Amino acid sequence: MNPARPEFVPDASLSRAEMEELQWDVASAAAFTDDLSFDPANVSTAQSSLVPDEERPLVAGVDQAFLDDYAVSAIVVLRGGEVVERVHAVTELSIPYIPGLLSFREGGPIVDAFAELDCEPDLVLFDGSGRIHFRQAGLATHMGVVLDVPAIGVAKNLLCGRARESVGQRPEGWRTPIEAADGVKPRPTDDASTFSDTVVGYAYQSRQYPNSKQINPLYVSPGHRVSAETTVELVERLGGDYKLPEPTRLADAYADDCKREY
DNA sequence: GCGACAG
DNA sequence: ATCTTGTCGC
Repeated sequence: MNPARPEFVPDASLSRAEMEELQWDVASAAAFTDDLSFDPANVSTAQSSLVPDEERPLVAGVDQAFLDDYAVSAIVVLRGGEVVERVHAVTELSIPYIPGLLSFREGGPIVDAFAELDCEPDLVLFDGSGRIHFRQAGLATHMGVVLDVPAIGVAKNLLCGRARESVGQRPEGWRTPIEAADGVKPRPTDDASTFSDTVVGYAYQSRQYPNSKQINPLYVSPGHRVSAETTVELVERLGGDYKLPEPTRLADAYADDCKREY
């Protein structure tokens, strides 16, 4: 699978100001409304289903592991609970991690991995933010727009924005909206006067153990071609026995495996 | 100027 | 993200 929008492929040689400028263009090209090829109700990680295969979407999880100046980017594609394709790429890194510019560090390597992928996923989960980003152009948004594929951002920490309710001691399945507040800036096309109330994602308590240490929620947000509400629904449906959704967890494990083998 | 900040 | 054993709890 190759970029549908080559002009937006993250270029690590740009200046910081140019990177931020490109992010505004990416954000303007992004759609934070549902434009999916499948019915979210047909999504699950169950091995068997009454739903015919043609109606069960291919869902990809993307994650990376690092070794010195190299990134190992892994992609695992699932149909229900079955792995249908798995690829990885090793790429030399060129820029350090800078909050807000993560996609310029990790985006190139991720595009390299997608070039190895034969199938075309109907949905891709990325490890990081989507619309929950200063310029509404987090990793999931940037990659979603570049590949023009429905994309979701799954982060373990909140980059910016504000949870409507406090996020401690919550039961499994609980969620609360993340509002733009004063951290997520409006695009030129957004209504600046009401934008701070915009729901740019959700905090979602995917797991909780009764008598054990408190588990932090996930922070999920639309990357491209999916709404905030559908984003949480999909992450919920893709959940398994662990904190991270299955596609992401499997990509995480696969990236680690590839790293050990160099 | 100060604080905050995905992976 | 990464460096890393044992250990507390179900």
